[in-house]
Amino acid sequence: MTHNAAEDPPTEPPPTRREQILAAAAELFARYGFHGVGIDDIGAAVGVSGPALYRHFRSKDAMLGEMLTGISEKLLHGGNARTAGAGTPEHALESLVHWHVEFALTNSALITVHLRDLDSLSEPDRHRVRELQRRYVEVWVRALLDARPGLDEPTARAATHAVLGLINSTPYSARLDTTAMTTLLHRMAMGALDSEPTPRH
Amino acid sequence: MTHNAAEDPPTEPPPTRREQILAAAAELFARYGFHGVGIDDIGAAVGVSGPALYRHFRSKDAMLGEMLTGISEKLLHGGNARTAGAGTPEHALESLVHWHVEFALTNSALITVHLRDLDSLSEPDRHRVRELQRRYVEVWVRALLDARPGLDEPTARAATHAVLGLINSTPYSARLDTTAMTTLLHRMAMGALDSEPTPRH
DNA sequence: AGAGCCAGTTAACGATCATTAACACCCTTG
DNA sequence: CAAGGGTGTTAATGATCGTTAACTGGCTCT
Repeated sequence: MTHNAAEDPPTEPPPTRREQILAAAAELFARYGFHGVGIDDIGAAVGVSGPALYRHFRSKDAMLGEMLTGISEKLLHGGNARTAGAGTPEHALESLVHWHVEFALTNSALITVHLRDLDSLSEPDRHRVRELQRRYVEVWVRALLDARPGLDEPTARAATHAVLGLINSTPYSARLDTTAMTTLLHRMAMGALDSEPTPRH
Repeated sequence: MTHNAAEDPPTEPPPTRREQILAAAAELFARYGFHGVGIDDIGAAVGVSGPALYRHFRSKDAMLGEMLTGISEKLLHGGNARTAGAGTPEHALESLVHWHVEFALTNSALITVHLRDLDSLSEPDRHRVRELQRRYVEVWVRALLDARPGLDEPTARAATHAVLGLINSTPYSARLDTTAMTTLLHRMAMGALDSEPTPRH
């Protein structure tokens, strides 16, 4: 084990080179799109130039793959954890909203890339990511059906996509300060979900 | 004047070649991204191959430019028309929501490209599009401030982006039939907007 | 001290791709 | 019928860019 400072909890080891590269690449991909960014640009962003990246990644596509499977897994696991620990269905839904809002505000570059460059993935990676996405949406749909009994499933699915779209809009938004933005998005998301009519019996 | 069928109103002349190309290119750009689509792909999609497109457009970037300035102008003019003709502020807001929902459902490919490939534009086109976008958001912000007096402007701006994000999520959504989707999105959008608290006096 | 891996470097290769050149064919218009 | 513009075609050009090759220096471990 390393001679870490004693006060650091074992989480947050110093960011490894791969992580630096992925973070820089995420920012660039978010701004210019996967195909709009060269390997040299990514290298320059971390202070090395060009093909040095191949010491850390098999290919440029592998970077995107790792980036998007990483974010998808984090989203899914976070969503599972939040709903598992919730008491009432209503509280589970609120937890999901809070989780996604927090995540989107903290990782807006990744959100952008995830929405934008999914189709630039290699086929196996794309299927993996889509499967994780599907399961994350499934968590939302189940929570929503629990909290709004009588809502039919296709509508719940469409409503989920809409709420995620609302929350994922943060990258395009001239940002308020983080806490104001958090409460605004939370309130709007819940308002959108509350607006669904109780079905015609 | 052409020998049109007498029953056709003068709107909707047969789609010109440029329009066919732009429509096909929009679909392809939406699916694969601007840089992910070749000039040959676009040609193949309209039944000609490759460089024939240069008889109709100065460059590939010019296609994207025309596509995005076109959609931005349509959005802005539609928004202006809807708010100008509305009686109450509340009705203006509903009109805007209805307009954008209808537009997004009818032109989901253009919405996708607009969100995704804005930064692939040439600089003059990009500025033009951003200016149009800015003005469209301005229409929303003014309508929102009118309908929700006491709301501060930065919050109104952020709320606008969030609602547009909600509505623009349709391309990612497994679609319900159009009328169900329309009412769902309309209701959720209004619910999100209603959720804002009356400011603490 | 020396062997060897880790992480860089620059230069070359090969593919892809937007754009242009050169040429062919209607379809009108005079 | 001749001329010409509008619309295609295929082949060549030139730039960009991901990837690999060949080579170098430092750190660690014995």
